[in-house]
Amino acid sequence: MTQMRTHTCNELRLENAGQKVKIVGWLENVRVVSSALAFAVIRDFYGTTQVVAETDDMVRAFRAISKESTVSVTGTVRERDSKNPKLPTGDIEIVPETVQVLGRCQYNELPFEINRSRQADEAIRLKYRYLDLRNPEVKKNIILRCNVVAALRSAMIDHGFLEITTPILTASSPEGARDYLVPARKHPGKFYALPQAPQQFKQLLMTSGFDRYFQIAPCFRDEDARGDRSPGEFYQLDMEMAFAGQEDVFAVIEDVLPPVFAKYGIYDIASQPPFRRIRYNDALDTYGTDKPDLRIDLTLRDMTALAKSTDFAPFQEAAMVKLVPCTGAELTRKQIDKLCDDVAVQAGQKPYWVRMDDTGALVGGVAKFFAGHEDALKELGMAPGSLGLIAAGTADAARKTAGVALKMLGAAVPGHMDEKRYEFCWIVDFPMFEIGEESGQLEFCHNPFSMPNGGLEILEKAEKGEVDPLDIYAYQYDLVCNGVELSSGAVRNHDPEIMVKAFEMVGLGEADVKSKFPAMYNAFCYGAPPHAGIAPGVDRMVMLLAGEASIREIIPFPMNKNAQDVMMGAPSAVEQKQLDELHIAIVGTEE
RNA sequence: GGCCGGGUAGUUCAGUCGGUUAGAACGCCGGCCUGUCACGCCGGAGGUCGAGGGUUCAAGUCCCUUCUCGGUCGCCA
Repeated sequence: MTQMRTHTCNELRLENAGQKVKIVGWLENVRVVSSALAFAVIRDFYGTTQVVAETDDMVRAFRAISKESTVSVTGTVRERDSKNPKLPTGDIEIVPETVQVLGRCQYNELPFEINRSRQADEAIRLKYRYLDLRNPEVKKNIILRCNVVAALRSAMIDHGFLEITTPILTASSPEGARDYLVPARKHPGKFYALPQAPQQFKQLLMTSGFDRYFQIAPCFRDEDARGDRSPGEFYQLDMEMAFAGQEDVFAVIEDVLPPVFAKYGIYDIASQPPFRRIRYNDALDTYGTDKPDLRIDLTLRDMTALAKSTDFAPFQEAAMVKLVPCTGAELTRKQIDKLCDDVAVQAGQKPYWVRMDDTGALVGGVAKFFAGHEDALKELGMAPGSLGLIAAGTADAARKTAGVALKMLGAAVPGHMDEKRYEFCWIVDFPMFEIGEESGQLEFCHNPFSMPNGGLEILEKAEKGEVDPLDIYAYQYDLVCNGVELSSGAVRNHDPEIMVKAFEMVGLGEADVKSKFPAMYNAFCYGAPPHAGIAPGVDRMVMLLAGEASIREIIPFPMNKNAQDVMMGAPSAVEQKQLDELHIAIVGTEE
């Protein structure tokens, strides 16, 4: 038998009984029953197979091998006396003739138990990620990721898209996030930047006449991490279509994503097209967020007028007061306080609360300020036996706090969340401009690549003062699923004249357009097609499909919160010679 | 950068009001066990209580500083 193996560890069945076989894998466990009987479990990528040692010598041989060593076992397949219906290979076992160590595990004690690694401290898991990934439960998410990427790629190709790779070493671009910079050895003092997204390249491809482009694109942004945001790098299903608008992009995404979600997700049900569309401003008013979780059936109610008629000072000072009425919230006083505290952690301010008891009387919290207003509250959705959380403040603060309250009530109170499904929606009609918090000046609300709804004409009207710039909307859209922002996209501004006009609105001009997007501006001057695109985040998609709360569970080799790879030791100091070549001098270091 | 929570055996954790020799489970080592499959039973080893300082007769426990991990907000079009 010269092959490395004849079967994998998930292959042998009852019909293989009697065959001489060779398997290889990691020695997962040895259960010693007596000096002349032991059961060894061999694990490979595909599964596990039991080997039974029935002689003193063979038991000794297996006991001498440290667990997690790789071994090769030759022997004969035999039907088990006592079968294990929980295992695919549970009907058989291998009676070994030889066992050979291929790669010895030198340690008796591992940093964690392989099959329980998910319970171990994350820092240790990441340091020993190669061991963590031996755990089938951990490995499973990486396999899912591969399958999802393959399915997305295949669906995009079926829709006529070409996968085109774009440069990783490129120029710093004004996408909004902090760039990762790479010093240019041949050009002292100058730097490449890693792309925050292939945004400009894909638009240039459109200008070159490629009709449909996509890429499973690595993107790099030097911003702080979150549970659903890995520091440094992530992947997008980046796509762009020429001679196309918003509806064309929606149609492709609505065709590509639901089958992938239905097939690979932990939930069987995914929204069918067309996905619900919610205007950005409506989303904020109704859900208090631009990424609503439509599985929750609660909505915000505006109670500003009613609240201002009470004697409660904070309400009178507030620009906006929002109510989240929730029936069936049979929470204790303590639970309500806890809920409000949790809201405060995420929203930055604590909501007020009021309860309507079964008789329709208001009790608890700020109830006394609403005495006599029972009917008005009922009209806003309060019913006997319901809890209302109230957020007051600036419009932004009230909506945000109420939005967080809505999400938490939906999760905490039974009956308000149909959890086991994927609910997609499009957030559309984003404002083009906003008043910057720091500057107090008009700024781009999202990015300057988007086409204003109304084109050149509306910008000119705004210039003349006939239209409030804040009432100009962009063909800009987000794809949201279960409260997770999956993607941003837009109909691009392909007209240099409109680009310049848009820049003039925010106090910039042609010179700025040319200096910020030189290639794109020049290219558009040679005849550009109207085009639109989007870029769903692959990592977040896989997270949703796997049902994981941490993005690190679906990345093969994730960095920690502080953007360090503790396994590889990145980032690290480098040789002085390397720095010299790059014309870099270090002026300050970490302690 | 702000706020919140954590750091005790290889791992996950408990540790009461500050009080005797810091415990449990799993893992590891040794022994017993002829059908285990989370094998079982008996025994054993294993601790800078993240680090430094302070209060105290006495600190894992209280105070200060600091490092570190996670969550969250800022940030991320």
